[in-house]
Amino acid sequence: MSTDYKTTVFLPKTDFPMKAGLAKREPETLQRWESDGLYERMREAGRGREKFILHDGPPYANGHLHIGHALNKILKDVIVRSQQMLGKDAAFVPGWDCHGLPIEWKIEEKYRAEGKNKDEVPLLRFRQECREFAEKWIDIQRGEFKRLGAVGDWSNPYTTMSFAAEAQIVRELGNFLMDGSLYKGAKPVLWSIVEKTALAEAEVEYYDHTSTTIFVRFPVADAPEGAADPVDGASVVIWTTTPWTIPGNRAIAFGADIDYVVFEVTAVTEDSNARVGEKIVIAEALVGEVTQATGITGHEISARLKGAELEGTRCRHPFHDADDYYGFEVRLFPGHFVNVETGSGFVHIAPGHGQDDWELGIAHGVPVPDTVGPDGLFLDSVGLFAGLPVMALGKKNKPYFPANKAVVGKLAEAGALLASGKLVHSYPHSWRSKAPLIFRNTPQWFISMEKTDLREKALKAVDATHFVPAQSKNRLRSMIETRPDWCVSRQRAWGVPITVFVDKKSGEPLRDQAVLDRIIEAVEAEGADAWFASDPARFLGADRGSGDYEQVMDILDVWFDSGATHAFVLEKREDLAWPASLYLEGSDQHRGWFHSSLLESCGTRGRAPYEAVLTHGFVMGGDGQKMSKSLGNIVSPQDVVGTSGADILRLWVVGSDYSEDLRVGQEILKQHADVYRRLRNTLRYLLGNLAAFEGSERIPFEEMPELERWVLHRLAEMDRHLRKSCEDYQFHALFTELHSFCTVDLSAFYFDIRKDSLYCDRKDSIRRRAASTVLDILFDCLTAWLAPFICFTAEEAWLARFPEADSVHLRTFPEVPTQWLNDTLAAKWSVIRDVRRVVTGALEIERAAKRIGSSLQAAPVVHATAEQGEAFAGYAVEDIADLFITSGIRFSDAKPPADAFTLQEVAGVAVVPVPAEGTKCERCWKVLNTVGTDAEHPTVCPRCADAVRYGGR
RNA sequence: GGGCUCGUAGCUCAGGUGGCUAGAGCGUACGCCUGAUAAGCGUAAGGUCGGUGGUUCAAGUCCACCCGGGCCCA
Repeated sequence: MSTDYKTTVFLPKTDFPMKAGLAKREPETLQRWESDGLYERMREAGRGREKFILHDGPPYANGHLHIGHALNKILKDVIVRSQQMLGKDAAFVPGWDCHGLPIEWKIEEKYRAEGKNKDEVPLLRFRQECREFAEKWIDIQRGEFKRLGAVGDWSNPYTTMSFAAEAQIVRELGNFLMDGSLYKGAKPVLWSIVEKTALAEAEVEYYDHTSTTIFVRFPVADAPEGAADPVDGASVVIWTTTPWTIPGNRAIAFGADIDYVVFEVTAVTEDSNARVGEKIVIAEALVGEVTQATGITGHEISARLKGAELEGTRCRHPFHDADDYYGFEVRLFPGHFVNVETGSGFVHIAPGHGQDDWELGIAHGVPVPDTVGPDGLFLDSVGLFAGLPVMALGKKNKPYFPANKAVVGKLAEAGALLASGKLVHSYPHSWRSKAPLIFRNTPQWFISMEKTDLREKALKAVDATHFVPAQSKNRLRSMIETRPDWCVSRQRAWGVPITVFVDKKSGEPLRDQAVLDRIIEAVEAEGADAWFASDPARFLGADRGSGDYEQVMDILDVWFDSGATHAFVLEKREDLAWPASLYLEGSDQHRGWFHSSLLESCGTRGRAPYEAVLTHGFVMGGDGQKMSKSLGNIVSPQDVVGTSGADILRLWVVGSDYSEDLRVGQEILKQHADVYRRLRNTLRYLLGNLAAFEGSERIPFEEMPELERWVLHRLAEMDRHLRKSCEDYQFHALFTELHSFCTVDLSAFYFDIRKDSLYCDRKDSIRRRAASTVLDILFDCLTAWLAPFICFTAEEAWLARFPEADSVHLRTFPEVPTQWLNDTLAAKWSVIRDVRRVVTGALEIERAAKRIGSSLQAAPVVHATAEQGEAFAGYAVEDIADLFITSGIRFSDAKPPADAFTLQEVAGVAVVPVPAEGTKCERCWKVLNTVGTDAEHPTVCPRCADAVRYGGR
């Protein structure tokens, strides 16, 4: 008649399933949060607390989210949630970037598919379609973002295309207009002669093209002062693939570190343009190439010099003597883009015909000449070539460059041509007409970096900003230091217009606040369309004649839009504040949003719109390569969420080091799913053991065994680390520690040891009640600590225990008594765990030899030093055996036998495994001599007999 | 080509100012338990610290160059 003691054991009991089923469960949780108004309730909970404002950088409303979006928004969400739980009021207002080329492009594409040209569509209708396109994608992306678990005011997001935003953008630009930093200038852009329009880089296709190459002499007019100069009387030789740009030449670039030579020509081939006796300057590395191309068969090097020594040299334009137009001097400047791969080691600089050229020219005060009109003809002012087409369409519409032939001819005439040839290379073409493009100087609007000391203000603002990680400060700083004036105009349709009138007589922009105010008022009411739809008189007012002004039809660089979000979001919304506590984006935004927001805000408000900037790296495939279809390493957030769940993706985010590029792939996701299971099971175990726990069973700290106090000590350490990590936005180390706390400290140590007590002790025993109390505290802490990370699972666990309670996300991190922190205790328990490790090791040998299975079959003898023994002083033998999960334990002062088990890492401890004597208790499975001493329950130990009699279910 | 940046076990990460046989967790293999069970416990194997050269008594840690990634420019 054996009793089934299993029914008397307090086994864990819970409905919280081991298998999460997140893909199905998460959407249900989201629905409940939404219907309960969780975000609004979080705002109520935070009312009056210190504000923490993470200002959302707007994603572009175009296409489904990719994994980079997911990383960004999850990271933001983790920060927002953790700040809220740290006791702040962390509102989050998501936003979208709506204007700009990619959307415009999509709409254009649609028209092209219908066989229509964009220009045939009325502007306002075209803009309306762009707006609707953006709206559609905002809705789709909103759903995808919400699915990741991101909390925020999703019903009232901001967009850059709302009328209020457009009006504020106009107002902001107005500030730059009024203070004089907005000016009309010029800059080379890629230009299609066929379509008579500027093209954006995205509209350019590169094909092979055969160019005419030329080597041209630029005679040195004036060598730098000082020693008898080696370049005196020589010619600097340039090489170019665009002869037609020679009339636009205004300077020459050299490489400061490149080695150059001056040589005298001593022999030439019959058909060579080179002359015996002339002196030539080129890069030493290219002597072979140049002499071959120019037919120079003999030369004598007369000097060698570094590029830097050429600084200050002045040349004459090859057409200097042919036409007065070319009377200017051509100076030499260092250019970082010069190389010795091909050519002569000198690059001819035509500031109106190239980006590098323009920047170098601007940097050295070289004027940027207008040489070619919109129709591709040389302007009348250009000497020798006035009216000549740069490019034209020949037979069968085949494009060719008449100007090249003309220029080469004139160069030969002027005696400046050293050689010419052909080169097939990749060259930009229009995506539409497929015709080759040229760089052409065009009028553009700029915001000056200097007129109102914008550069200096921005640099100061960078210094005053906290950067995470710290290195990113340098990156932004050096960009601001070297950037040219901000070109804010685009010859486009979908955006906020540059709401400026230009005085036809003076060419100056009209600076009149009253006019501006009328424009702003109209945009506020009707959107930016008002600028295009209205008669200019509406804005100019009665006292100005519309005939005297030209209305600018360019639109604003979209970076100006998003750079102004701080003005129309942070400043305008009650729930937010200016400046933001934090901007958080990928590292590409040093050039983008961080940059434009800084300039916009410094220009209008004199400081950065943020206190701190956090940058994260880019997401790579599992192989560390950029994700691409051809590599087959793309991971989409929709797939991960749909199969594994958002919490897995969130765990990946906090488990990765965002300060560098991060990787994601199937193996990595599987690893995080494993981590997730461990965390989930920890919560499940707590729930199971707390199912019958009542508050009245709780016992005070002072009455707890040291093991419990040690757990609380660890908890206090974790709490300290958690708060610090959240304040510093450093999650991945915290994540590692949380995980190893659950694994190493709880599951493998504390839970394993206390299983016996929780399952078998009398319900009212101090030891069991203390353990339950600690489990209760652990549950309280872990659900809160994990809530910012795995927001769905934390909620599920929390509500599994307290179905009537408020959401876990309305809590703050629990206060942890400093009393729990006890380093002396921790040191002592470190010794105990060391000894335990040796015992465990000794038992493993026994297990391998099949002498034991369960550790409860052993009662080892431990030989330890006096110091180590000290750690166990004051403990009952049974309690120590509990720590080792053995049925007995004996400490011995005797010298350990030679074959005792030892571990190298734990000096002084030797363990002799001894089988436990006695009978296995049918209830607690310990092997004890005392089993059988209780007449009523002869197959169990006295502790169990007592527990069974007491009952307590 | 230029600026910034990264490269430690299969994976995610630790390794202040150079100093013992380079650590952790996960995964893997093997074993145990069968009262957390598609769970729990334990043990073990796994690293030319991207490569080469240099500085030094001593380098994953400092320097140079190279290779391979990444972001931004050109």
